[in-house]
Amino acid sequence: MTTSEQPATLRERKKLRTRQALADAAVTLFGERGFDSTPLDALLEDVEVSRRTFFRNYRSKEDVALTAVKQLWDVYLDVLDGTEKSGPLADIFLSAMLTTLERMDEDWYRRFPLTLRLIADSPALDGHTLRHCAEVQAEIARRLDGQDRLELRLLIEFFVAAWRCALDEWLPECTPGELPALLRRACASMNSALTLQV
Amino acid sequence: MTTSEQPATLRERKKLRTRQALADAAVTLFGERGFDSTPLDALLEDVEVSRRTFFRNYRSKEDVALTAVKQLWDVYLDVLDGTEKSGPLADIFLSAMLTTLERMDEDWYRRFPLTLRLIADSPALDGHTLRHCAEVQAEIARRLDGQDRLELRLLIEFFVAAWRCALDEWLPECTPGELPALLRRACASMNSALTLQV
DNA sequence: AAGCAAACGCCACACTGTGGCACTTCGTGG
DNA sequence: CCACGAAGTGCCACAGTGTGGCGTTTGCTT
Repeated sequence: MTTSEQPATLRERKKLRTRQALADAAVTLFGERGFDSTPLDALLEDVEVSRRTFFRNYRSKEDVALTAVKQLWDVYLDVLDGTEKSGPLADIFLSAMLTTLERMDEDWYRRFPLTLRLIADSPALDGHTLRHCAEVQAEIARRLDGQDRLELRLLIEFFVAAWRCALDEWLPECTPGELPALLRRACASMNSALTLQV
Repeated sequence: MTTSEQPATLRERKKLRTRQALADAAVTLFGERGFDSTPLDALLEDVEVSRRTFFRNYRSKEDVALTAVKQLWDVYLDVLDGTEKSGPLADIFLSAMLTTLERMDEDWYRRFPLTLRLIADSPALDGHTLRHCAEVQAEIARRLDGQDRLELRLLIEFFVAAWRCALDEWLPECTPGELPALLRRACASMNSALTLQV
């Protein structure tokens, strides 16, 4: 479960509420009418928010649609920070993601699959996600400095690749309980992938 | 060297010439003034082409800036098609890229580093490149169907990741002769990356 | 209660990308 | 050789995204 500590002030709670309303309306609205073919104004009218305030909360139309993805990686980095770093790094990355998945709440498991479907049929969104992934990877590398640069970077790339593979297999059904097993399987296949013959 | 067979008709040669002029002016102009801060109109005035015709040749501003990248992968897919597929797939992917690098001509080795620098300081371009990479990966997978899906997909991801790592190390200097060695090294490090300890 | 700062809404603008339509230019067949 | 069709181009207008300015509301503070 995500620890959702309420901010003290009313002002911040209000702002957070519109942020959530925007993110929530985004996945449903874009899901119904398609990301590319839904003007941003439709979302703004839906939530009754001016364009100006929208762009104070989110950097772009893509940004708001990918809220669930960002939340996941935020939690992941958080988990990684609180992890004892010893042993094989690949195991650390994997188990950190498994605990991350346990921490996500029910509402996230509703919104995340919707987001994945949006990504699947909008190249613009896909590009944005990949770019965000790259930033997260750089952030992970930064927190594990002192390692061999090349190998560390490679391993991080490999892990994220495995994660995306697992998501692709998860996408059709999106049964929450299935995802950890798929990720485990993808990670377990990494070694044999390298020696794949043809 | 890239086989640049001239199209027969004058019309097609003319069109090709404006395409090249656009791509060439793009890397230099964006390189001087920055991708995000250079309006597309500046490029159009430079090449003396209307917006309408530009968009008949390229799908977006990002598209024209990434011409060199696309050319590389086009050649790569071509090389891969003409390769005898037997032995370890990882070796096949690697040597296909090495021959690809040999096939690229001098002008490409001038434009490609410029393009990499554009990508490095424009998130929008980076996202676009990553998206394009993903399409190429899907294309590679399609041409090697019949393999185990998960492991094949993983290996392709790994290879492209190694390629990007090599590029990152190559970026500061961009000595053409260095790139193959960097790529070899990255590929050679894949195994030990998986067993990285901390 | 009053003042301050954050957040908001409205307006105007720059830039990217698309569709319609007329015009030029190239290729081709009588 | 010329005349016609098609590909390519330019111009115009428009939708959509994202930004800056500025006055106003709203919540926090003392």
